[in-house]
Amino acid sequence: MTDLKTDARVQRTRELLLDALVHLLMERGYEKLTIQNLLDRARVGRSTFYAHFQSKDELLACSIDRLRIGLTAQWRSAVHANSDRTEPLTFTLPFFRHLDSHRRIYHTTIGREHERSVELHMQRMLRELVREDMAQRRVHAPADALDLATRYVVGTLWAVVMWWMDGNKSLPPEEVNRIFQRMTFPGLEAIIGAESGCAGRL
Amino acid sequence: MTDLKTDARVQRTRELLLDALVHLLMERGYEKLTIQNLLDRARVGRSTFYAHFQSKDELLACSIDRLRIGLTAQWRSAVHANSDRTEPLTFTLPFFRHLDSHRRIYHTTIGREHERSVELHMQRMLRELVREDMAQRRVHAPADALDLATRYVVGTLWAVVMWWMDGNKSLPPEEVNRIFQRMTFPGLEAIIGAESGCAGRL
Amino acid sequence: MTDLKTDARVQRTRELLLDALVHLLMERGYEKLTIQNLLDRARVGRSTFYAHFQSKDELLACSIDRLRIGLTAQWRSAVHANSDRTEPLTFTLPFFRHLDSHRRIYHTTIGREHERSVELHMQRMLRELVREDMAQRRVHAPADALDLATRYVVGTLWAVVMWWMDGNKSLPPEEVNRIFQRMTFPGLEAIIGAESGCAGRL
Amino acid sequence: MTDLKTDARVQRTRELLLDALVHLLMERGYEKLTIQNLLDRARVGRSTFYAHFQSKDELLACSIDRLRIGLTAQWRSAVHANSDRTEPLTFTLPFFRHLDSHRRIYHTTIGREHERSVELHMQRMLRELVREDMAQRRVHAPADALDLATRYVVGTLWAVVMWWMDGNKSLPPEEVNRIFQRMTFPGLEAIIGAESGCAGRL
DNA sequence: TCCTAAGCGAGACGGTACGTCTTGTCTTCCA
DNA sequence: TGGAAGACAAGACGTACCGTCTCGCTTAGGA
Repeated sequence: MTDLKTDARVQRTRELLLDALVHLLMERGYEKLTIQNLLDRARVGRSTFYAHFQSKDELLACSIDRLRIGLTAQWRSAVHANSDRTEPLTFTLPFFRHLDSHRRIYHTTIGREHERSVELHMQRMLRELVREDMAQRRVHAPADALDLATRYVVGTLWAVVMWWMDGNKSLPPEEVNRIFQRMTFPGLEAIIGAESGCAGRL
Repeated sequence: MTDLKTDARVQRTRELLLDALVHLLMERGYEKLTIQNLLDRARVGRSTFYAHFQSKDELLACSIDRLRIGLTAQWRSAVHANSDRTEPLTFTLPFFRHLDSHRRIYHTTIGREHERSVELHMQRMLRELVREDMAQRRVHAPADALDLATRYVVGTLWAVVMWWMDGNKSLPPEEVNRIFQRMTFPGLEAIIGAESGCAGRL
Repeated sequence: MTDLKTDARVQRTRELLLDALVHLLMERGYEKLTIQNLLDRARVGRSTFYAHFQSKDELLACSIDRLRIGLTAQWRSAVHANSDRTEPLTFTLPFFRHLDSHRRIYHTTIGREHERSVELHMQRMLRELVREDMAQRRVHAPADALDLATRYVVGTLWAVVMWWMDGNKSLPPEEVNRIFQRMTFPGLEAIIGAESGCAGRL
Repeated sequence: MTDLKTDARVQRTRELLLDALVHLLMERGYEKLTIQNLLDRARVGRSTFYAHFQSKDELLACSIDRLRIGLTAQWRSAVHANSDRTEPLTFTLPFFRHLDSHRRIYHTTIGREHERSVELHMQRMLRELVREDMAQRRVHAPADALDLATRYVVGTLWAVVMWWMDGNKSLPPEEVNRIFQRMTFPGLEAIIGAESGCAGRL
């Protein structure tokens, strides 16, 4: 991959491809998605694609990174508006809302048998968000405990997501978020004692 | 696929392929594994493979099903020996022990970037075990709550597994099991109120 | 390329591809010919092609080798029938006849600007035939002189072919062969003194 | 392609490209030569190349045309100096001399398996020179005979070139020229009766 | 002197063919 | 007669060039 300059054309091509990805995710899911499909949809040449992205996977990663940026922005403003800055995992509500308003995409890419990549990338993103959240709230605990806590939160969050998305349950995001928090916080406290201050008693 | 008799040869061929799978999982992981690799290793013809299994994936499913049967057996005997039959999730200790004694396999197939299939099948298996456990302990709760609880337990369990396997942590299975239980039970109670009897107050 | 057994199917596939080549040579010439075109015409899979031939070029080489075998057969029987076994270059008449009866092919592949491969392979074949002819007639001369003589004959022969094929001249093969011999023999004698016995006075 | 003015820069760019061609012919041969290679070597932009030449092939043609002009000049002066203006094919000696002093180039571009383009263009050039020679010496013969004679001379000449260049034979150009003439003239006479005046008895 | 148009480099782009790879089917042979 | 061997069609992949194109920069010649 040559290092493309930040040309206007370059940005445009990237957008075309990212848009094409989103549409095709809905239509065919990720794994069945051919690079040729992307090219046809985005009206872009094969070599152009590989000049921008090393693989289909990198394109997906890029797409999910945008989501992460968006969520982070919403999260920041939410924290800002809120007087109580200590509430943990503020990003989950925007996240549930995002899922709710993009059900069409996630219906073809999450929880499906041969559709693992989207899950993979989303979980990676969630892990980052959790880590960031803990860092911001200055949670003090051994690295090991923090690591476990992070995995625990993402595991729980994902369990809720799968449950929510499965069978088209029509709960509102706020309600789901409440459920998530009620089931997650006690375990989280058991790991890092986030709220009680007695960190790290595994 | 012709319906194979339960011939001695038939069993032998299946064993050859399952063994080949296990060895190759260690060497190359699952996704990079070619059917041709399996054929070469098991010294079996291509059509023979397809006579026994529809796909690489079915072979893996079959292999993991064997594990499930083994775990269930250990679990049953453990419950039998134990007077207190109400303790939940008894199968997790045998499960952690299994992981501990097969680290070589799981190091190439779990938590790795492009290795999701083994995870996927193991999680499916774990989900079944959890459901079975709840059924045996006659946990009463709405189907919805049970479903969420199941996913929650597996999500948590998997978080612990990833954490344990990552970085070659040398904790003994018993200790890991204790950690798992301490962090899981409160949240579980929040969902189905397993221990307190007030089930299903989401 | 896997080493294909001499299966009946294998032979059939080779025939299909060789036939497809001949037809497409007429339609599109060699250089413009895509491997995909061959596959479509022969109704053969891509990997199958590469299992049999390393490249388009090897397929052509194979095709021309068949021609060589055919010419050699005719040539042998001609020499056999003929009492005068010392006449040189007996294979040229069958060669001119072959060209005459396959004008359609050679019109798109010989003397054309961007069509060099067929020429290349035919000249290589002719070089072999000339060498064989000299060996059979036990022409004695230094290796160097023999080499020059061979190149001279092929160069001359090819000049005649180009001249004959160019502009659809309708001379019969026998006449062309006579012209070729009349212009070639003196120079040939100058090189190796074929007829006069005083070989090699360059 | 815009019609470039005869600017100083324009000439310079053409020179750069022609020089790059010659160097790269020695290093990589013609067919393996990429346009990108030329651009890199000549330090010229892609679009600039296409502003000057339609293709790699046209660049080669241009390069060989320069050679033709050079040979023609030498040839003219040779004929001028020589009292006997009727000697045929006076240009061959300068030609052989040129080859001798540029062996490095021709070693990678002549007689090589997949290197036909240089041969092709040189033969076209030689054909022109032969035609010119005949025209100047006012050889009278039917167009058809002249055409055949031309092809014959070039074919023969090329056979000698290949033989000479092959295996690094160290004969001096003058000697090679003599060999060429001795083997070519009889056949030539057979076609157009150049020396005997009885032209065109095919 | 300034201005303006052409030559030019850089390189993004669409397009096409390539040779490789893997899958699942199908045929043939052999024990 | 059923399993082994392996040829096969299908088709996606990532790579390599090509010829076109759109940018700005520079540079020489006319105003």
